[in-house]
Amino acid sequence: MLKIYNTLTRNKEVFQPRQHPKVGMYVCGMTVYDYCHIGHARVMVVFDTVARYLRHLGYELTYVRNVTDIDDKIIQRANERGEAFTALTERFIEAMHEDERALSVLPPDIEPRATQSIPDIVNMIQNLIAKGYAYVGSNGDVFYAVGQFASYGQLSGKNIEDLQAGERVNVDQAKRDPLDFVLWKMAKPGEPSWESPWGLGRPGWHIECSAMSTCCLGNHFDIHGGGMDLQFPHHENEIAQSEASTGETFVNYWMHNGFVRVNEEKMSKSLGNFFTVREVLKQYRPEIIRFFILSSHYRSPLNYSDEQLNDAGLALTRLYTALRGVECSESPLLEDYVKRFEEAMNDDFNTAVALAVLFDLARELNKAENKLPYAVTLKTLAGLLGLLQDDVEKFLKGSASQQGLDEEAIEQLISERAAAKANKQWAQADAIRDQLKAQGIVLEDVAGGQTLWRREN
RNA sequence: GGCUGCGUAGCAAAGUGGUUAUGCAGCGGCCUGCAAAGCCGUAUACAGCGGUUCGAUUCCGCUCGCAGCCUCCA
Repeated sequence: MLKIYNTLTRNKEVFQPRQHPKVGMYVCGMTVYDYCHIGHARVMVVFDTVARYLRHLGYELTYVRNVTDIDDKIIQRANERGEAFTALTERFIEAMHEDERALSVLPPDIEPRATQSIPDIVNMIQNLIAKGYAYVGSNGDVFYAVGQFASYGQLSGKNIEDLQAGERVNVDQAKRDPLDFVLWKMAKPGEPSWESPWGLGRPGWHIECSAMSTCCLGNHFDIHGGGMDLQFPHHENEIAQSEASTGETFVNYWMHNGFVRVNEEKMSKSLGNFFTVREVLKQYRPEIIRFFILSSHYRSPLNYSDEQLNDAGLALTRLYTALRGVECSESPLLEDYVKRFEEAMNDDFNTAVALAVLFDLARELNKAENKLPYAVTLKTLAGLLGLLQDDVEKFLKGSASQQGLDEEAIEQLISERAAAKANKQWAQADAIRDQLKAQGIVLEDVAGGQTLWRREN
């Protein structure tokens, strides 16, 4: 029985889809004006894992993850570079898809873009104005009247009085209330714009997600996810917009993943302390990054450091090593392990415990006479996490840099060593082994006189 | 200031009102020409102070420390 921690109630709740077995899940995706960093990778990997597991449980999932391809920062960045904003966003959407594929993140079923959803956005704003939840401000922008929405603040646990007391943003004079937020922003000369009943302009950030999610999944759907920082105000505003517009409950389960940190500080674009996925991929293989992300619970903070990535690489190597030399043909799964794995995942997607089950399985596999059922179970369960699907030899012999000795040279040295060993010239054999070791190649003499090799990460 | 959440062994990370998490590193052993890998054994914990309890790392309170949101951010 799957339980999900629901930010709305601050409790783990038994997951019950609205229309079993169908499940709708919407995740707030990227604003595409730069490369994805490891924080973005965490969102992609976490919700990819959620999606995989929901499907494993037999749910018919529709997974929607949007792309924000118009906003102030995109316009600014495109201007700085003297290019059309669409050229900028196309480039970074492609880069995002590359990163996604590298991390074994399966694409969402629908990937709507804000700029392709303008009619839906305009409709929703019109609806909100008609119902008295929105108004045109003195500068022509359209605003949402937060005071009209009675349960505002429920998701983030805030109340309007506290928010006003803590107000420290420059108050936009065009608003009736400082908490009101923009739904439609009038274009300045030269800015990208779309037709609307209020004139040429562009959508505010929050409204696009309300429009795209309800269009793709219906007014009321099951799961909405995103990073912790979106809880307020973004998701709070989404609820206010959607529920005011449709008159229905918006979302049943809200999921928020924790941050990636660097030196105990949130990794973010504004702090500038981020590592992009493609930078990190120069040093670590993609599966190691995925393992690193899944090694802690999705709601916990995740500290980024070389030491942690190195550990992840060693741990993953242990799992691949266990599978080495086992032909994975058909075999029934070992139910005990499947059960333990599912219990872990059913507990709010506890991937850390699920991985511990894989290590227990690996130990038994290493001991077992008949390795097949263990190997098949290990590979199958790991597959639900998007792990251990690479060819074993390819993983063990590969590296991030693809530099160093080529395989032919390594094999050559191994045969020279074998000859030395055959003549009991141990010093010479060991010298060759040390030479390879110095270049990151580890040898393993196995039963039967064969020598296997692998690259250290 | 308001609101969240966290503080577990050398490092990382789960979890639990009484019994082995797990990975890496350490120590002892087995295996090996020696290694590597693997296996077996083993040490090091639950921020501090009170309270509830037969018993608390686990529940409650306080203190200290850290992070996040309250502003664009995954």
